[in-house]
Amino acid sequence: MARPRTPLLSRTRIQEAALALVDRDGLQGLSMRKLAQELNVQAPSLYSYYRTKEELLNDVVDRITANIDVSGFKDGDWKRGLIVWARSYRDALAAHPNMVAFIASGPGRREEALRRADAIHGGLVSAGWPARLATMIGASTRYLVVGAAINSFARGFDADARVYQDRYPNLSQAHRLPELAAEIDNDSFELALRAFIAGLEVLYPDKAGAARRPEAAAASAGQHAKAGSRASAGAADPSRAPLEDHTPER
Amino acid sequence: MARPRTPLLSRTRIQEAALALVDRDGLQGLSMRKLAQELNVQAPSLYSYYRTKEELLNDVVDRITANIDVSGFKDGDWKRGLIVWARSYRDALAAHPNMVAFIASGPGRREEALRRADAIHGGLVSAGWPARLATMIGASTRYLVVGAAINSFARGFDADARVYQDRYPNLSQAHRLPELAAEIDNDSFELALRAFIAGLEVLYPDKAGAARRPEAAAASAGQHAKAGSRASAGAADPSRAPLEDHTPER
DNA sequence: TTCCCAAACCGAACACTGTTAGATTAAATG
DNA sequence: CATTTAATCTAACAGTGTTCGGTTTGGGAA
Repeated sequence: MARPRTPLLSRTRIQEAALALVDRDGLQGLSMRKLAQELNVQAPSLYSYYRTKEELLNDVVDRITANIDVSGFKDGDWKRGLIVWARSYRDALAAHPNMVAFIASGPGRREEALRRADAIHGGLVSAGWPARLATMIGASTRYLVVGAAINSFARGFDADARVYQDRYPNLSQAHRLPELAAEIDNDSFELALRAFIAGLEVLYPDKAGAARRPEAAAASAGQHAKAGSRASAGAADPSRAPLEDHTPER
Repeated sequence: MARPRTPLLSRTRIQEAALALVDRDGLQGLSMRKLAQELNVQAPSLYSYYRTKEELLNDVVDRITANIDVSGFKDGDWKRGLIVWARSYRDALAAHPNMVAFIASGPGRREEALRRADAIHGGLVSAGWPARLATMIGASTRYLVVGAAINSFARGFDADARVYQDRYPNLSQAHRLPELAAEIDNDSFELALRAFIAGLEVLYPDKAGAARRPEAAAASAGQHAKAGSRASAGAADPSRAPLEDHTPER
């Protein structure tokens, strides 16, 4: 069999088969040969469409994250925008748990993700947040979503079973532990998201002006334990420095 | 060469060499043969000490996370405890960025991690938090730390360079972008941590009693966008249900 | 001291991986 | 109809984690 009248493959078909295989057999279960077999083809044929396995997986990630909803910032309602975005982001990852490890494993291609980041940043800025804080809020929210996805979906649900079992002794039916774990994971994510947003309102009651400093907030956060260990790239200790110190843009 | 007078290897020596190799060449750069070569030994010899590569890597993770500080909960100061824990956790991951991808890739062994989880849970409970909320707060904080570590260390710093560059146009020296990225990552983590804790205080002003419900807080978090998509294991929608609804223990 | 066993290492090999080179065939193009 | 080009193939390479069986030796028992 050589060149067929109509191509057997296409990037889309390959993506779909790859995602299905990962969903079924896990990330480790995806090999180019197994993927080719699923498509009734030999492995090297795939390399006419993708130069590398990683390039293919990045497209799969794009496909997964394509429907993330960043439309909630419309009427200047940054809280709703953030919540809608974070939830739909998490939902997208939850739909394909076996892909989470890859998503976390390195910088993928940008492009679509960059456009979303711009939408979020723009939404926050037009709601009154200074640019630098907007960047940080976007990053923080991403931390939350990705961290929650990893701890909830990437790890098997049974992993933390002992924790829940020890902690909730009157839950006698061990077979319901996965359900309980999923419920706790979900509630934890919601708690983290809501507390984070509520905290933003407390720390920055007058977010419109970047001049004022939230002294009380910084004080309530306490000091770092080991002084000096918090050194980062810059000269000053950023954990102590007020967040608005250096305003890189005007 | 066969059996030497004194063993050439030991689990500790293997762990150290493996970690050094990962730090130097990345997670992909660690193979059993290269590791053996670093130890002046042949690859199969390693299997006398570790039955699998994954088992070895799990021990390396244990080694990395061994010094995480959970001592901050001592005087019932849960805020300090949480901050000290989260920062030392993040510091531990930051010290070995190439290991973060593995840590995120699945459930490792427990044991030591479980003891730490118990310390944290105990610290929160003895500070007045109900057990279920304590579990959720611990999980949320872990989300933050792991998410921040992945977005900051696992992905290369240059990944988000375009974002920062576009966003801070007056930063003309492109070579300082990695420093700026590290600084923003650090500040974002600190912001997330402080906002989360401040938000907890707002959402649960009377954490000592688990009876009262934070209606205002739940309302301020807004509604979910797509109704029905938030379905989890349980029957009811947990994002709407107050967090204290089902109290699995009394 | 001698005997023996188990400890500690090694060589060879298996099944698998991502990927490349080059051949083959058919479709598309002039 | 001739030629190029596109789609697939076979064969192979270098590398992976891991297992099997063998070789030598150190340490405890007779």
